[in-house]
Amino acid sequence: MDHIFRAPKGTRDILWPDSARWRSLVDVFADVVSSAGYLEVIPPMFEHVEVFQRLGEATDVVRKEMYSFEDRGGRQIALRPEQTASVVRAFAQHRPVVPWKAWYAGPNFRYERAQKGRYRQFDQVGVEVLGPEDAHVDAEVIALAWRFYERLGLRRVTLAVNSLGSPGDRARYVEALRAHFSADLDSLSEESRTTLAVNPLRVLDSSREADADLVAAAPSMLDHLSDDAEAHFGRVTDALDALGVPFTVSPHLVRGLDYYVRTTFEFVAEALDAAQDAVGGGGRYDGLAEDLGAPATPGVGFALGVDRTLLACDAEGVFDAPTSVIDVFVVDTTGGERAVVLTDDLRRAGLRADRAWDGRSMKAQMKAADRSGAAMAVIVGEDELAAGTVAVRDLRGDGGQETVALDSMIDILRARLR
RNA sequence: GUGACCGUAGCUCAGUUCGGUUAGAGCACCUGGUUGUGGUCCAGGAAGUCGGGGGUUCAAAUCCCCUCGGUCACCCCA
Repeated sequence: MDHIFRAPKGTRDILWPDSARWRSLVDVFADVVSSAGYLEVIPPMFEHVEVFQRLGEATDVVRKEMYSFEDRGGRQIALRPEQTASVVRAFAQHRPVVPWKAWYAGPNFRYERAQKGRYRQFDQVGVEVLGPEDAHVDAEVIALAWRFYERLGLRRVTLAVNSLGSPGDRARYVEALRAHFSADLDSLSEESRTTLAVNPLRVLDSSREADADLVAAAPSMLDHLSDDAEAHFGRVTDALDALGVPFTVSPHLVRGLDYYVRTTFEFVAEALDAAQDAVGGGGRYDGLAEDLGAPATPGVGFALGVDRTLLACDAEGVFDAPTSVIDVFVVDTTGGERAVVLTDDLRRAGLRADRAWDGRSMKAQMKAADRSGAAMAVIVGEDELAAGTVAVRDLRGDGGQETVALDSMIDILRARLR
């Protein structure tokens, strides 16, 4: 071999047991949201590029992180950088009856420099609710994410919530921010001065030392809320209190996608020592459906990062991967044909069974049996073949073994595996 | 896109400072000790373009340049 191919930059292979843990995380999520009546939606992984441009021309996701290309039919296509736009596009296309409560799981793609917790292909699980404007939907959505983290066993996740107000409030607040930062432009970092010109809200996100004082002194969004927006936000926080979901109000919480209005929220894993510690986030996007061609329909939802959530589980030492993948290992020293039939019999009886290949020695097959994690071995040698029996051996403990008739093999294994 | 650090068996790493036989170890893997029995132990084996290319030199894993990749951080976000 003169050349080894590698997974492309920013992507990686998820091998067992990580893959098993990954799958079971998605299973837990599906269980949590199904309990609340959410139905799965599986949108395509790419869309017409215009769908994602609705995320906001000023966002980095659209400006420099999109995997876009022209297909052979001359269509401008982009791999999805997130799924909310796809799901809302699907809503606009199919017009399901509202309230439409959907959940999803799958990969997204952003062209970025990879680092811990940030990859070019990254998976998210999430929900979207289209239709109701009720603040209690915001609370339900937030609480579902919270219960999901609880089910995983995570204890050190914190929830920050904020309101960006109605679109009009948001515009007035942006002006107030622009005035605040412009007044003291010299003490702002160079990067933030650039950000200020493009999107003043995002300056609040700066983690640079130089900006700390000015950001701390910035006006609060909460002082710029209309009465309606303030009432909506109050109903959200009251409901979270009633649910016993702890949160902090973070007036400077801004999120990177321009479609958010009113409620926004973010989950941070305190246990993660990485820079990328936001494990999930979401908010309300009342204008998005209309932008994508549907009648004006309010929406709210969240996306949780699968990769980062699992990193957080590592950091907290919770949600361990399963260990054993099979129950019974078949050892056959008579040529292997008995093993062909026996593994099939075992599998049809509902037992997980595997075997060794290539006619290896009994010792090698027993090593393989041990390594497989199987609790029991079924052994066939010339004697058993002639007698129509098998040896059933306990691979745990002291390895007791008995010779049994073929007819009773399944029953005995079931009893031993219990 | 910017910066820092790092690339030696499948994995974790010695060796690089100060160039010098055939590049080592542990784990994992294979075979045997045990021609019908795993785990522990013992013996042996296989496994490396020293990330790649170029340069300096009698001689390069080691020095220089370029490049690719990885990690982390900035940015941004899940």
